[in-house]
Amino acid sequence: MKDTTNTDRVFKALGDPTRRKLLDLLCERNGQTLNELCEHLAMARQSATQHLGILEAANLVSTTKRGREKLHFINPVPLHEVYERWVRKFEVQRLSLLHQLKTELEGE
Amino acid sequence: MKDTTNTDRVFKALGDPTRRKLLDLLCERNGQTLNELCEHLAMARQSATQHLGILEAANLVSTTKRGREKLHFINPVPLHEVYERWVRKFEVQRLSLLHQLKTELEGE
DNA sequence: AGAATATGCAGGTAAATGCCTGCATGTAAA
DNA sequence: TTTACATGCAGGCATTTACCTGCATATTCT
Repeated sequence: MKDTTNTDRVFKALGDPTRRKLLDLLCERNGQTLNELCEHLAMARQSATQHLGILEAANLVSTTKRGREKLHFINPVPLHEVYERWVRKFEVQRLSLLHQLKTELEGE
Repeated sequence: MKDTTNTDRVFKALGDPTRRKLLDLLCERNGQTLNELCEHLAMARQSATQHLGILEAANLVSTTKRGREKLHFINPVPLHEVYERWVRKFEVQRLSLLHQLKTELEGE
């Protein structure tokens, strides 16, 4: 395995629709068990486990055991960091484009 | 090929570090040619072309031809949409966590 | 026109990815 | 304690991915 940065892991994790769905499910109700999450996915439990493992490696999900069950909790911090450190700077471009468009429209 | 949504394509495109670097490069200076972009990557020109194709398919980059050159421009709109429609809702979680932490600290 | 430059297009390949099945383990309920 | 349930672990397999090389095309410069 290559040495991957945190940012790398987060973006990689978000690159899969199943994993985004898992985050969506946890956003609706936090602390769900593996089985509960599986009910909403069209795949084997073991596959879901792998996806959750990737989310956990990216620090987007953390877990605890309660008896024989495993509870999953969402961690929004890495998402926020990625936004702050990476996505935000493209906002500058976007706003300048909007400004440009606006002044062009006014010139007509 | 499967039917992929726009959101899908954007996240998939962002999942690769080379493609994020390309966006970074275009953010620094918009409208660069293929060759200019290649100079900053450690791979064959043809590989970079493929990455740019994926960014274009995700509508994150648009291009024009100027003579024999191809100019690449960044399009920040899809990034903003993804943020608004997807990332933002996790902010609610994050802020509530912060609030929770704050009140717990105050209780000590 | 001929040479140099910028890019396009088409396979080919090793590794990563996403999914599966089968079986093992640990915990709770009867 | 036996049985059912929730999850863990390992290996296999088809597809996708990210890279490559080789050659074709189009534009500019001499």
